[in-house]
Amino acid sequence: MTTSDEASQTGPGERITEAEHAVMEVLWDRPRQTAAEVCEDVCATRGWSLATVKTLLSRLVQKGAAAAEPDGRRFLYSPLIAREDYVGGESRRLVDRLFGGSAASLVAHLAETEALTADDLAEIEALLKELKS
Amino acid sequence: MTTSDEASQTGPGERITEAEHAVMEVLWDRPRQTAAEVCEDVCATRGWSLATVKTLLSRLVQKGAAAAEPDGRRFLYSPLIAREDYVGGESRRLVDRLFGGSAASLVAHLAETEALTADDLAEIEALLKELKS
DNA sequence: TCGCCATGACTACAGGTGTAATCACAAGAG
DNA sequence: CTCTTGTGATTACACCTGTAGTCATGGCGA
Repeated sequence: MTTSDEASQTGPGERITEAEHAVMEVLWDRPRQTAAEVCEDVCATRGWSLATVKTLLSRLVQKGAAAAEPDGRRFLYSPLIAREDYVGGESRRLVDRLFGGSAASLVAHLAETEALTADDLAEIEALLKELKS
Repeated sequence: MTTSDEASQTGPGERITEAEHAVMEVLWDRPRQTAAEVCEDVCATRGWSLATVKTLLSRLVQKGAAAAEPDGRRFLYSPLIAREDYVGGESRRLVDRLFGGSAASLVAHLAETEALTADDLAEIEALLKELKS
């Protein structure tokens, strides 16, 4: 179940784009927010208008990645797919595409290009110890 | 120089798309190929026509990711950016976007979601030993 | 009651991407 | 010398993405 299973991401296969992902992060951070609230979180940093956020939220709902729960006049938006699933899917895609599916190769690459600090290495080492127990 | 430096990818900042990447892989595998040769490698697997490959090659040249060396009537295409640079850039993007720039977090995630096989773990362990020496 | 405002739905639109057909043209076959 | 054929250049076009404006409508303050 490594390179195969495409539509595994909990929601329907629909891919989430980068802009949409930014919105998802806000929803993951705190579910049940209105469009305006989400905007407060991202509009500043990304230079977006409220309209943009609304569009992205709609698209996320369409894609089955977020839920819109009616609350009087407006909607409260919540994530429908778990962050872990998304992150896992994206990671796997990268590993499959660039490292022939070998996660170890990715780690090796990060290490070789010095993308890993000494702290990183220590952390990973600790992690490995834990995993082996 | 971790989260900052955008246009680091050797070639100009122009992003390489997934379809283009498939072509780059062929060029990395063996430089100085004609469009037809590249097609032989990818057209079957991706279900592309020669025309598609030509378009992608042109775009890669435009983006400064590949070079077209005239050879009589045709061109021999070669990669201009190193695979390592590309892979590194993509990996970094992922780590920055999904793991707050912490490569260790990525490894942790892979481990937790069991994306790492026992072999992977052993390999990584060996790697770490080597790095510490 | 009446108009304003917040809000989602719908529409817009430029630029990127995937995929390809068509055009022009030069080298080689006959 | 002419016709075919391989080749890059040009053009095409639908769909996706980022970004946003407009519209209709219902609730709320005056």
